[in-house]
Amino acid sequence: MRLPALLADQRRLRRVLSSSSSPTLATLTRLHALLIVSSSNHLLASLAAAYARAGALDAAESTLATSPASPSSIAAWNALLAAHSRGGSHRTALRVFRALPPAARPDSTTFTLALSACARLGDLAAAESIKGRAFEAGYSKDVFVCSALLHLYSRCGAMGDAVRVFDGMPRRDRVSWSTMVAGFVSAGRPVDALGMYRRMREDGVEGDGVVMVGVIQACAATGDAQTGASVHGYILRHGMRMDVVATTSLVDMYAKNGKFDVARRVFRMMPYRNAVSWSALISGFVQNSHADEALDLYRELSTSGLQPDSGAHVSALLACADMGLLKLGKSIHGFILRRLELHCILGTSILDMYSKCGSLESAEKLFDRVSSRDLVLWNAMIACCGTHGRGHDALALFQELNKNGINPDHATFASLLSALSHSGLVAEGKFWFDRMSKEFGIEPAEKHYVCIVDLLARSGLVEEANDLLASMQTEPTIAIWVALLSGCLNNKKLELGENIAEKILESRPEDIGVLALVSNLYAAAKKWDKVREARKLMKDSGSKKVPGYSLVEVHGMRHMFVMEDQSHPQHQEILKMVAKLDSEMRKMGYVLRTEFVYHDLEEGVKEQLLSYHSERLAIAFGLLNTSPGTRLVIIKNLRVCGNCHDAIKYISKIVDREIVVRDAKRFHHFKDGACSCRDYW
DNA sequence: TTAGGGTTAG
Repeated sequence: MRLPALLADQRRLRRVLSSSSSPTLATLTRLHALLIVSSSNHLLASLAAAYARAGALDAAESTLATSPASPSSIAAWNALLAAHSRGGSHRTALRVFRALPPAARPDSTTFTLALSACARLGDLAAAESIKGRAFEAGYSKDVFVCSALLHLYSRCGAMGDAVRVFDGMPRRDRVSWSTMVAGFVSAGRPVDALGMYRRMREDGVEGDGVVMVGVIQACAATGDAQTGASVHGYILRHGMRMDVVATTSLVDMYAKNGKFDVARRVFRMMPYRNAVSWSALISGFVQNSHADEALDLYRELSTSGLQPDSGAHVSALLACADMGLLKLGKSIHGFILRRLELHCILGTSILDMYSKCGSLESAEKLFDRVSSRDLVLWNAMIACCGTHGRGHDALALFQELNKNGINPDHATFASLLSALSHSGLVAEGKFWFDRMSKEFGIEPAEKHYVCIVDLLARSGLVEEANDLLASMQTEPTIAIWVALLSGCLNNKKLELGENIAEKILESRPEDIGVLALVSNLYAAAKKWDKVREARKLMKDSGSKKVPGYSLVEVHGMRHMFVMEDQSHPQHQEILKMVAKLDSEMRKMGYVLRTEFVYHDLEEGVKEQLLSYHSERLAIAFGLLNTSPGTRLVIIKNLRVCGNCHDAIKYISKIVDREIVVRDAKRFHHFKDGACSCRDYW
């Protein structure tokens, strides 16, 4: 295109700027020079809009700022705002909005874009004044402005305000409805989300892929697989277009609801998958205790040519943590360091993996390396200290957190109280339990009461714990009574224990673990008829007692042991090792504690039952297959019994090894005939 | 010519 010709023909110039084809940046720059000469405001505004669409935002802004504003220039300002929001520069968009010259009167589009920027930033305060201006300008019923407000309020957790705006809208379209559906989902109100969807259909509005994402997420959250499947059926019958995002939400819903076959099928049939689709499927497996399958999928993803994203790594790390796969967890950590930036979610997952795999040192090292720590990361480190029996360290971290000006939350106090409890720091525990509401405004919830009851009971203060529960505003929940009951059992406060057991039985619990505890209490009190009653309830509840198992990682491979399982190729050697250790322990003064068998059995049988618990088999196997001095890490799905706890102390001395046992609640570090925890329970 | 959507940490 020859420039003199353009200058000569203003109409042609206008045509270039308004055509749907996008002129190149070089063309725009040349036009700019010519327009300054011809000084047409209208054309300058069009040029600025074209700059914005071409991504030259600075040029767009300076063009607008240097030419006189007019009502017609607002379209160009809108183009600039839209370009900033497309690029995720919401702060800049707001700055531009605030700097609008008075002559350029904002319209519906301007307000919509500005409010949308506030929504993305979660900035309610900034939004309020924009909303005021929009309403003054007569846009209070505008469907776009209102939808932007709906989005704003639901992102800021103000669903009440969203509902008010929604109810006042004279006209709603699919976007307004879907914003409400998604809003209720993220507010943790999936039932309301499904109700919204129903109302939308009654209103005669057809859903699309985006609406269905909200509906599907709601089904995932309620755990209602049937509704989920019927929604899926509806989508198929209506031939609804489902892109990769919508289909991923289906995969996620089926996986979360434990419908693995369907999840896999939907996933395999996707014409196009991305890293998020993979992550959704993998996390579904992990969350349903299928760590093995999750890791298989993670390996498949790693060799598929797609780069695993942080979501996939996080799920894989969780799987490693579940099964105590330290070697694999470490290699994932290495992979992440080489390729990704270590943000807080990843950092927390890695820290948690090290903690749960028994490697307290690596967890600490990681915590020190993360420069910008968020509250979740702090909480994870405090929890890590707590489960590893480092109550003083947990308390020091908590105080450091306060010094850093970060506000602790309910999870911080749960971890702190639990840490103090396991380390026998009673005075500190009582102090912080008291301060959490008075100083930090956090009302103790069920988990905090469980911790404080446990803390008191561990120090023998069962009556004080009982008094505390009596002073509660609301009736203690079963979980809280259970904490007190186990305190009674461990302190041999059988009379009080029987009262509490009675209370628990009245509420007819179906939890097999709770019933087992009740039954054990009655057994300790030698109330055999009551034992029978509790056992009958256990049988009636239909749930099977979870069999105890122990895992040990040897040379990067995981081995599983179950009591009385004879299938292991080294079974005979393992039995010999257990017996050999047993006789050496006895020489050193170890006495079998048959009180941990809550069955009415002969002593000889009780001894047999106690000596071959799965953790003892796993330790024997570990000793046989690793070189002297190697640390052993055992993972047990249930609690370690008091007898094994005693025995492992002796074993650590006899074989001169550090033995780390992770049970259902915490870690035990055995070394030189002692354990890191004060008492086993 | 503007408003809505997927996974993941304590």
